[in-house]
Amino acid sequence: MNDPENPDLTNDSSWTQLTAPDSHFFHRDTSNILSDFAWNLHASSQSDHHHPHSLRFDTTSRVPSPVTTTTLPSTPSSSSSAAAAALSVAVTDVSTSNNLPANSSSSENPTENSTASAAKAPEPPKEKKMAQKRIRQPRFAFMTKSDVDNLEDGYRWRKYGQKAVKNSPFPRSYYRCTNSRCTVKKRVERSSEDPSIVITTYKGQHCHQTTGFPRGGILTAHDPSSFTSHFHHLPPPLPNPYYYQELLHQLHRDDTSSLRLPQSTTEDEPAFVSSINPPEEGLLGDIVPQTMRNT
DNA sequence: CGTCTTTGACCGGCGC
DNA sequence: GCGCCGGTCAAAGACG
Repeated sequence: MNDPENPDLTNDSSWTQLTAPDSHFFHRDTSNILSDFAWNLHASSQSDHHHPHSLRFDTTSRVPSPVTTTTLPSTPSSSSSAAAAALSVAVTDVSTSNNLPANSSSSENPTENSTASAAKAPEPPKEKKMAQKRIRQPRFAFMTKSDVDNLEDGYRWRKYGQKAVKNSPFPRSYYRCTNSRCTVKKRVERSSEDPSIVITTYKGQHCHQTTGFPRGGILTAHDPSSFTSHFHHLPPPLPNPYYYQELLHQLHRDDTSSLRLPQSTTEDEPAFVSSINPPEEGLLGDIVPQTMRNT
C-alpha cells in the first residue's frame, strides 16, 4: 500500500511543510492551538479517563511512535464517543510571517474564512491571494487507537467530505465544526499501517466552548474526574494566548482534585509558563513539550 | 422538518 | 503546461 515506515501523516503534503522544528512552533501559537485542543484530548476519556497520561507528544518526530497504551473496550457502538486511547500527538504550525494572533478567535482566521467563502468569492486581489497562500493553519494531530473514526471531543462536527487517500485503503473524512462561527476543521483517517489507529488532524481554533455531547456519548461521563466533565465548565474562550494552557494546567492539577477555573488570564503568562509541572506529573506534562516548558 | 451523511464534481496547489 | 492529488462544495438522500 504505502510506505510502511511512514503512516499517513508523513504522506500528507501539508506535513512536509514543517520545515522548522516543532519545538519552535510550540513556542508560538501552536501552544495555543495545542491547548485549544488539548482539552479534548480525552479521546480516551470515556474508556480511559483514568489514564489521561496516555496522551503522548512526540516533538522530535512528526510521526509519533505507536506506543501502546491502554486496552480498549470494544464498545464503540452507541456514540462515536471514544473507545479509544490516544497514542500520540503531533503538533504542527506551518506558520508564516503572519502568525495567527493568539487572540484570534471567531472571525479572525483569514485562511479559514477564505477556504469557506473565498472559494466562491469574486477573485480577491492578487496580494491578498498570495497572503492567503502563505498562511497556513496551525494543525494539530494525534493518533488514537480506536474502533471508531470520529472521536468524541466535546464539539459537534459535520462531515462535509470524504476522500479516498492515496496509499491508504481507508478513506479520509473531513469534518467542520457545526458552530457557524467556528471554522475549525478536522480530518480523520485511519492509519494504513495499523487500522486500529485513527489519525485525527485538527485545523484552526475553536471560537466557542464545547457544545456538550448532544449525541449522547460522553456527556454521560460517569466519572466526575473525566475530562469531559471538566470541560463542561469551560468558560468562553478568552483572547489570552495562554488561557487554554492555563486551563489545561488547571485541569491537569485538577486531575486529582477539584476543578478550579482560572480567575484571570491576563498578564499571567510568565507565571503560568513557569508553573508548568514536570512532564511526569500529569497530562500537561505529557502534552507540553520540553522546549515549551523551559521558557 | 431539521440535521447529518453520502458522494460526485469542482478547484487550486504542487511536482514533474 | 499537464496531470495528480488534497480539500471543498453542494445536491440528494437518510435518519430521528
